[in-house]
Amino acid sequence: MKYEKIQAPKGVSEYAPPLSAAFEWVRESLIAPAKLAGYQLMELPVFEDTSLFSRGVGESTDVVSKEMYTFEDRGGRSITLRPEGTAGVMRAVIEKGLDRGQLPVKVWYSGAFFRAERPQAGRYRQFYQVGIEAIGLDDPAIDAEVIAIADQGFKSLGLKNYRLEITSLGDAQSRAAHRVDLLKFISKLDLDEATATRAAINPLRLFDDKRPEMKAAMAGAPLLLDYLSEESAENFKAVKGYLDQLGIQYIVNPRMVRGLDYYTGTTFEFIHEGLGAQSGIGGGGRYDGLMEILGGQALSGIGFGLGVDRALLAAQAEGVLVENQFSSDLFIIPLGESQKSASLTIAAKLRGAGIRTEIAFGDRALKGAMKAADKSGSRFVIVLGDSELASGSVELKRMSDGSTRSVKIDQLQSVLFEDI
RNA sequence: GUGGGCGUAGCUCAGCUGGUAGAGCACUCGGUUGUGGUCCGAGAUGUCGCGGGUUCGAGCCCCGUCGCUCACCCCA
Repeated sequence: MKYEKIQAPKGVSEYAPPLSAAFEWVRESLIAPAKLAGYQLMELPVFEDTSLFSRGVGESTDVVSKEMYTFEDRGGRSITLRPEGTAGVMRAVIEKGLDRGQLPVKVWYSGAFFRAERPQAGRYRQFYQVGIEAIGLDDPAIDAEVIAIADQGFKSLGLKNYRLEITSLGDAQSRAAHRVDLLKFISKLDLDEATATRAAINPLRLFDDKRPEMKAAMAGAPLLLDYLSEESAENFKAVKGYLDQLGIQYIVNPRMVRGLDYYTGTTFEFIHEGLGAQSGIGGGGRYDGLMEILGGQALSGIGFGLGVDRALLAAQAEGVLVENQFSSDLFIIPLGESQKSASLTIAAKLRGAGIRTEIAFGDRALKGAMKAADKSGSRFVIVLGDSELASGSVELKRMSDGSTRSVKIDQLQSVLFEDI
């Protein structure tokens, strides 16, 4: 009876050895600067009540209107696999009452996110992001810090060929003023139905249209950056000043539109050339009304999400991935049943002392076991046979030069410590 | 959702104008007793993505379908 193979669902990103080590390195490197800055872990469910995203992320976004994995659970509730991280963090902060404590609330997260799109290079249906949120503080300095933390993450991977684009979406007053003129401008355009619908919900979204005819049509559109209130303009200027001071290069892109509706004020994107069509490796911004519309206090926040999969692709494209494969310190080759049993005890003890130890299982011939030891990259090998068990000492072989020395089994630990 | 490219061994691929499958790498074993890397030898592994059609005969041609991939849209 032959069974059919079962494949992974379409478009998921997954990492098996040896690439998984690189993935882990990228993920941990990206979030390390946030931990150093006092952000604490928020571990959240991957599924949420659907209305969290429809209300929080925005009905006009593609993410909500056509890319969500939504299903009904056994209790008849509408559930959605999280397409992004911020809304879930807000929900949890409100639910746990963290916003009632000391502000800002500074948290980080890491995990899988889901969007039902056609897969493509760097775009998956299940993908990985790390992110941070700083909630409850309106200060351009924290905007700059959040951007700097993201930038530091990418820099720590050794990435160079990326750029940071920033803009400001202003406060409610700025957007209202701009919206009037923008709608006036748009009303003169000849839009197809889908675009008109999107424009009606969020006219800014038209700046996001990549079609040449739309780009041309929008070329003369009024820019939000020119409508910033005095306060918003001051804020944006301050953010830029802090970034200058930190030596972080950026490009002001007044036409930038984020894919999620909740952004206000400072917004930013990190873009890497060399990934193919999907060039965004991270982005984020401030969100003034989000917490309130999710039923919490009217606190502002700022955060980012960084694409782990894309950062890994970027690191590969730039050739900065470090070889990071596991290799053990000691490889034990037992030659019989009682030796195998003894090697389990020896290995357990050594591992308890932090020495990376592997055992050649499977009763292979010695030559084959030595080959396996060699390929594993282990630094030392011992062969455990009758005479070794009887005498209590083994020949400790250093694989790099083939040299051996006689060592008592109960002294392996201290000898290996000196040599590692 | 729309379009292009591609599906042959674990991997990378070859396979002529149709004549019922191959290489390299990897893997296992061996090259006299219990010591790796090199070398030599041997071996295992494929419903040629799947279904149908044309044909005496299909990996190759035709249709369909599924999958992968790249791009559009959009985004991390």
